[in-house]
Amino acid sequence: MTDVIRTSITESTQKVFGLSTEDMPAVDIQFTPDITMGDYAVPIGFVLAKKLRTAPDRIAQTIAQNLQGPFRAEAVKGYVNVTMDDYWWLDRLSQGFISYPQYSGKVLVEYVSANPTGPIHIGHGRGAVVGSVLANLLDRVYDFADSEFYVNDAGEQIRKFCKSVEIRIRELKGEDVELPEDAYHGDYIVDIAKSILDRYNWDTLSEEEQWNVLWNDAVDMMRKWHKETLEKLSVTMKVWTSERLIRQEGWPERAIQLLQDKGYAYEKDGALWFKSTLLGDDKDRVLVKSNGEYTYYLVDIAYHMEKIHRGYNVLVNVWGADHIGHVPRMNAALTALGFPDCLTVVLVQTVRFWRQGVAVAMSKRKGEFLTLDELIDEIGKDAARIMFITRSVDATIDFDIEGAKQKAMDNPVYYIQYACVRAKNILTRTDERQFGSSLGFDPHERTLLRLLNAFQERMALAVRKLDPFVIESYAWELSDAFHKFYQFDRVIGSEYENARWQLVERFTQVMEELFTLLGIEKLERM
RNA sequence: GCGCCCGUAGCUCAACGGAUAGAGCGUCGGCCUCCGGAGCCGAAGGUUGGAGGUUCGAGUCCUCUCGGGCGCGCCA
Repeated sequence: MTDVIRTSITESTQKVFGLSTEDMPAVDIQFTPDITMGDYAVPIGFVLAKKLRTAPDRIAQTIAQNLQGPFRAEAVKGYVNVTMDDYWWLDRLSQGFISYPQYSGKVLVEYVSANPTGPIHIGHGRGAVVGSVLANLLDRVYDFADSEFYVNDAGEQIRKFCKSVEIRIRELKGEDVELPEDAYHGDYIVDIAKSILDRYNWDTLSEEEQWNVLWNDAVDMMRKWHKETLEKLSVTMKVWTSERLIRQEGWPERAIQLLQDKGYAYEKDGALWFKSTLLGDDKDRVLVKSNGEYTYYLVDIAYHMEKIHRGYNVLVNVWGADHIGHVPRMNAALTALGFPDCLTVVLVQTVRFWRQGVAVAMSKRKGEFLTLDELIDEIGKDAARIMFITRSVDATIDFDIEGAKQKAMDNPVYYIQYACVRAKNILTRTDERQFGSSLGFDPHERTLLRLLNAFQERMALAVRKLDPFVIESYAWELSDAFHKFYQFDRVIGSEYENARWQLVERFTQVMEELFTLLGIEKLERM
């Protein structure tokens, strides 16, 4: 919301230097490094120096002298520094700051998508939080955005999982059976086995019926568990899509047909291949194995086809960085199917966990992991959520579990929430406030004002980078500015009470909006 | 060997190609008769892994190089 500066600079520059619209470079408006230098800085002199063959400081000076607008302008080196008039800020305050860039598109954010063969562990947590914040954000920016969990309830891992439950059932019934090395060893398998024995008269079931129970009930229990865990983390999925259904509804066959029709499929060595090298992949990929089974890749292509069929045209997938190799393949497939550029994969780097300097092994088979449930129980939902997004998705997180528990109070979430609590406290205490007439914003107030005023462009940046970290750091910066304002500027009883009260109110509104995006609680007291 | 991510303060990490590279944690020293001290102020701490290049300007872009992570199946 700095269009007034951009317009003014553009007009003035064109007039003074006789530049046409095409000759006019993009006007970049940034924060001054120090608020005492002004609210905004425009490095226009540097940009035009070559074209005009004039020194940057001369250009900036000339432009600054000829600027017209609700601000004071001053040239420093090649910069034009701009300080907005107090009444302009007051006007911005009365309008409010929450507005989003608007794009057209129906968005589906797919994330977590853990196999229903074990509990959700903290490694999944990062993707869960990143995905949910992105869905919240994109829902405000696009036509709408839905969250989806893809349940891999078909395939080899599930078969192994069911087998593991079955062995535990037999064990519970007194049989002397041994759990194979490659089976799932976690205690939860025993719990599921017990629960199934509670519900069914196991021995009276035929072998086929038994397998159906495992295949349906055991998997369903895992899915419910996943849902509960995610909801404890304020992660709500709108859609749970079953891989089995994708297969049953014939999507893989449709995908094969389409790829064949478009000339992207060929047979070799008894298998059906996708000519993905035509579309940027480094080698061709198998769609149907020589034994007739579909590859996971084919089913995934089919799944994405089905997403598009449901009407989504902006697909966002949040994947762990270990799936990097899958990205070019997926893009190649969607391009082949006629939907280029519709998928964006957000790669979330790994979270490595340490306990007293030793890396914590995360093995699902052996049942060794810290579950997300345990983490949430230990440090709380809000602290857990923030933990995963105080780093950009590109950065690996090194996370000391013991340290995090001990120093839970150092979590930035409390800094943010505390700022909001302080602000609300002022608002609730000033029911019969005086409407003072004094006007004039000091550096602490201006720092807060220009940050609030950056709401829309910060959200645009978050969308561009598809990174919740942008939102979290914005919330942190706002809180930082607020704490400093709070420390130095008294609101209640001040001669500036009216303007300051509005500032506090707008701050609270923006923060609550950010809390909603981030999925953390708005507190009245702490 | 190839592809992607990362390398910045003691540690964990920021910084749309812009001014004096910033926070948190840790260390040291200050601030409540005053809207909540879960806060604020200050000090110490840096050759942005290294070498070239691009340009008015490089932590950021390009090339090379060193170090760490992940991935390179008719697995999922």
